[in-house]
Amino acid sequence: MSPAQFFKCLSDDTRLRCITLLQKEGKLCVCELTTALALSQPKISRHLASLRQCELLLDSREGQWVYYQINPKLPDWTFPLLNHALAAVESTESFNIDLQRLQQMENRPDMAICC
Amino acid sequence: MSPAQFFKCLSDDTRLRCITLLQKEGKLCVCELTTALALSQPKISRHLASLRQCELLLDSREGQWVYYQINPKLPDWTFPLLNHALAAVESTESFNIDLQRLQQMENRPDMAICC
DNA sequence: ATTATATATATGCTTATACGTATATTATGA
DNA sequence: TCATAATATACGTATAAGCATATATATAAT
Repeated sequence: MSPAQFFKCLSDDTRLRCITLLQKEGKLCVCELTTALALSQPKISRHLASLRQCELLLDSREGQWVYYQINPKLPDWTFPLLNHALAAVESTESFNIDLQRLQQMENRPDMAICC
Repeated sequence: MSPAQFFKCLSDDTRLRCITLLQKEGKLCVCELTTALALSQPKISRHLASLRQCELLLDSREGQWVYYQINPKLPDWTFPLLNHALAAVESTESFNIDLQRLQQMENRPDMAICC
């Protein structure tokens, strides 16, 4: 992945919100991202697919759910950029609303497993 | 400027090459960038105009020449990102070729002034 | 004044993005 | 096996990006 391609991944608001949420939370399934961002499932899914195709994200199916996470095998130069991207976004109101919707989500799949 | 808009500025190869060269060299005129990147003048000029419009770059005319530089009044969160973007790009061959073309350029306007 | 150089913009075109809606796929559970 | 939930993809469309070529503008030099 070239630097320009990497920045293109971050250049769309929906993708940036997914990436920074995943950066903060580690691993989230599509329905959690859909709830957190309050957007349509196909819209989220299409953006996740594009991030998966360029290998910025990894997906893993667990039963019904498909979890996404930042690919830990990205080139070294990407990680400081991802960290500063998160820092830049964390102070925005939009990001904190997304986080709040995620925390208030009912029937989160991980919850179902642990309870 | 929002984080996503900022990343969009960096998401095109031509723009990223201009931005990182300016980050390294401080101030360059359009003809220096055109030579360094070995691209057409209108192509460079249009990308610079878009970066000027979103206030990532500042321009200043000095006689015949128009100089561009990174806007020093960008939001704080942008600077570490710009620094890591430069670090990511500095190791690429393409960037070093651009630098080399710049250094080997004849009749650079700054040269004309100092000699 | 005229010419040359540097830069910016306009025009027409092609391609890429992003979206909503509908539908397909996969897994689970009754 | 049938219904349901989660996810992915297809299709049509609207808009934005990016490009090459041509041309306009601004400054400088003769």
